[in-house]
Amino acid sequence: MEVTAPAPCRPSACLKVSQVLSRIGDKWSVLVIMRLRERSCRFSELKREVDGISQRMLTLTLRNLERDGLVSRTVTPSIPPRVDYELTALGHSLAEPVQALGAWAFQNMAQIEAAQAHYDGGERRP
Amino acid sequence: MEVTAPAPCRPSACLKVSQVLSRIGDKWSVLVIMRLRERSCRFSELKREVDGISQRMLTLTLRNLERDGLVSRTVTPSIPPRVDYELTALGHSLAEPVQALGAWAFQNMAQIEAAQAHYDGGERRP
DNA sequence: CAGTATCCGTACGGATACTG
DNA sequence: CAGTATCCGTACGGATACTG
Repeated sequence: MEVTAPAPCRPSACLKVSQVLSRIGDKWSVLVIMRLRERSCRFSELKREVDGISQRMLTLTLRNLERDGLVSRTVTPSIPPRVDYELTALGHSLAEPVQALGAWAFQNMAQIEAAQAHYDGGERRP
Repeated sequence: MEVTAPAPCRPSACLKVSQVLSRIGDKWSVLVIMRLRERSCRFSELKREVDGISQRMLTLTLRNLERDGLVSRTVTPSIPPRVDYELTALGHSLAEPVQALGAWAFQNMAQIEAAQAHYDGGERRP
């Protein structure tokens, strides 16, 4: 697999690309995607394992991901009800570049923190 | 260059990774980074070329990127003053995975829009 | 269990005016 | 030119209570 596609950035296309990226940018989507990457998951499992997410936000995040075709929702009508979420093929393909970005963040975390400390240390105004 | 680093996701690390990603997630950082990827740029050029950004937001975005060590700021004391921004090595290294994500977004834009249209079409409540 | 409905604070970001 | 300072609306997201 090549790292092709010079990613055109004509304003028109760029706008839509931005919209797609804003989904990645929201507070929880990436965490949910990364969690679902390992295996499909029930609602309550996600709630437990995606650290700090509220019920409301988990629902909203999953609905948006479902709407974008990144996650599929499977209801098993039982008592109590059971709902499983899993990444679609599209979702899995997104997980790859997201993962790359996560790896970058992890690898360069220390350097970023150092830069921040240095920046904050050069006190502009006491 | 290998695509190593399985990106650990222990809660502790994940939190910091999330913080780094939230910078990517904000409304303008990615656009500015992509613009600076081509070549360094003056403040006013960025304002003109990053479509729709306000003066205030451009300043804030650049300050944050500078603080993270992703962008460097060079002042030329002349009249009128001249300030150039360019990606640091760290900034360039970030641009790669960001670019990959952008390419993904571009390639799958149509599929996402189709999924949205389908989702919205299955009207749950009229 | 897997949600929905309300309420409510705050952070984000735009518009505008001013400045070294 | 390259900013800073203010003001101000809205969207995001948390807490809480309720439900099929």
